[in-house]
Amino acid sequence: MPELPEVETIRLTLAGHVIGLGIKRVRVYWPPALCGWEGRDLADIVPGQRIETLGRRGKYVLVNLDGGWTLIAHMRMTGRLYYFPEAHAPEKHTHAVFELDWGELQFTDTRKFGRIQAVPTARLGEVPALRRLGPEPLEQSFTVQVLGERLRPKKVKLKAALLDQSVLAGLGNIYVDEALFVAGLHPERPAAALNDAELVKLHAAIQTVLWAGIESRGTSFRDYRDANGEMGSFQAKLNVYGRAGEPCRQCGRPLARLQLGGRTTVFCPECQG
DNA sequence: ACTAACCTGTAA
DNA sequence: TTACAGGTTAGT
Repeated sequence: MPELPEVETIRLTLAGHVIGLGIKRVRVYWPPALCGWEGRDLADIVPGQRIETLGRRGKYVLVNLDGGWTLIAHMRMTGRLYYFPEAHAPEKHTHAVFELDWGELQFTDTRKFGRIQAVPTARLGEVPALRRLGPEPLEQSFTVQVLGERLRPKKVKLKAALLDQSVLAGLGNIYVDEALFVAGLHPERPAAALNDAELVKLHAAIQTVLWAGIESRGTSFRDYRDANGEMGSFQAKLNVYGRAGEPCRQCGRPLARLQLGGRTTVFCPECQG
């Protein structure tokens, strides 16, 4: 579910509550959601450590602890990280509860795809999932030239390349479709074949769409909530995602749907050349 | 480059 | 009953 803007919003809303708090205990309701390190259980590793900072890499939330460990959380499709200022009865799909000095952090995930992993901070660089990630699209260092270099060697269609986290970190099905619409590019264009003017447009579109998503506190199309349980509002501003058959906001013609790499893709055949 | 797998819930 | 859902990985 959450893509970069949603994960960033989770990070920001969580930071307001948990920075500086110690973890007293972890209650586990569905053990596969938690991954330990070299045979040690996460629930045995983190108690006694204090939450120092919260970071993000692509769609991962990084919880930096002062005892030399970092928690890496990925929500996949339906994962949620909730903060409650007081003890709160776990819900049907709550898999772990982190009891803090004040309040608690709950990890809830209906579809059970999400995971939280404990890793020694000094060895974060060894985690395959993080190693694979491409550049952060909102950082200064992500230039038009970098985008071009990432796309040029790819033999897949533009949509597939942008969904690939090793090309760029953080885009998912919603924001790829939205960025392609804003850039006026057809999702089936070969990724390697964009000219300079098109790269400039795509680069700007990716950043515009991601910043707008963050500004709206994410897209709550269905399941997404921030750490306070609040919905985002970007769903009201979507141009194409979830709008197949509806009129294009730019030209009025009906939006088309396509199946690309197993993912539904919506675009405007008129505006996206 | 596609498909299945991992899961549950909801809508058609 | 079936199709589909914001993700990722492994195996064809």
